Amino acid sequence: MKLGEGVEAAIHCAAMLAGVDGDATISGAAMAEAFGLSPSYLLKHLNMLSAARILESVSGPAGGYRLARPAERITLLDIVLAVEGREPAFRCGEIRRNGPVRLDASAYVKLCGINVAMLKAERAYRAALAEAKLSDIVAEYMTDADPRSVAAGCAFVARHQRPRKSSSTKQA
Amino acid sequence: MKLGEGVEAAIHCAAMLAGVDGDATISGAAMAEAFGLSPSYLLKHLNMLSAARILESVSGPAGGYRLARPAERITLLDIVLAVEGREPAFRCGEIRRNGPVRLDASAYVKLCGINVAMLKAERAYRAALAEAKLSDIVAEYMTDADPRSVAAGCAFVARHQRPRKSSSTKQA
DNA sequence: GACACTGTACTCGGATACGGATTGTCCGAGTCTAAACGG
DNA sequence: CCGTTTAGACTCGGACAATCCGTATCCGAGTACAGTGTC
Repeated sequence: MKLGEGVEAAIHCAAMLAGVDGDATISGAAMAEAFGLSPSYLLKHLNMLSAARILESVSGPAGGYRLARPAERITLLDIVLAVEGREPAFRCGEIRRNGPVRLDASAYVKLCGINVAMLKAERAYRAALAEAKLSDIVAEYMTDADPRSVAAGCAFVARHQRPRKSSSTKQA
Repeated sequence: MKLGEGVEAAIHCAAMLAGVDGDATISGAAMAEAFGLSPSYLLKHLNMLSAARILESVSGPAGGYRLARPAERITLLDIVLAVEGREPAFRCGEIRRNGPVRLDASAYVKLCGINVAMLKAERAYRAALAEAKLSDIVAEYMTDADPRSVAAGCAFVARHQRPRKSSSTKQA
């Protein structure tokens, strides 16, 4: 029962990318600097998000990452599953049939009740995560967080997003 | 997002122990044999359940394990937390304040919104697990599972529970 | 014959190695930019 | 002066080690039972 710490980085990066203009990108190195992470390692997780069609990556000097679809259509569940894998946390090893009392497979057509209960709990977990849209996260951050933190974050994305839209509106 | 396989073993053992008489016990070796597990390793998890006051252990030739309280008052959450640890799966590393823009701590009095969302999901997970009582698991097993499996299980506990209540009622 | 003592066998409990997964890092493939050269 | 070429630098992407946690195992502490000797 432990999530890798890459999940936190992935969500933070996705939230930051939700604040850039439609086509602009932010490089992985910039985001690594923003959160004090190892650039090479952060790329690994961003890569998984790209493979899951959550982010788009563009190469080249002006390259970087951007959201593959609007933040309203990205949930925390998408990110968590992309980074941690889609298989459930509880994997029933069917140890009930490993004992000395060997019955044939017809006795185990029904799922293990323990497995059912655990999977039900995990469905609740995923449902709660599926209701948390990325747009809600950033909206809540904009209104609730400390204004200094919001200003610093917006300034950071405005400074690092490329191509630099100096004439466009500085949104967060 | 992965649970150790010891959780499955712990729940199965607890369910088996729910079927013994009030004071009778089953040895760890017997349960390891019942599920085809390594005896020495199963002891480790049973030990954690004992430390969490879910099981009681008695030493000696007629020793073993038994439930510390009625199965109605034991939930899957208790077992999972005892084996996997009580700390939440998502641990916020506060990477938001690791960046180059260093604000003082007063800017971070509010919890990270991402952390809030993840903890909310985990509360849902634990709530679902807290509603699954061990007595429900065994009751469902008695009624729904294959009769051959139920009979074999009851025979196993009747054969291995100690002190052997040969004259008492052979319940499951 | 009954009681107390001692030895034994069986149990749990904690300390000790091993393997795999996660974490962290490096170098190569691809691409856009920008300068330099020629017309 | 303008178009083309070419070199450069910056980006992502995958392949390669180090470290930590989960897995597996062994040996020691403790206890109830059984046998034996004595009263």
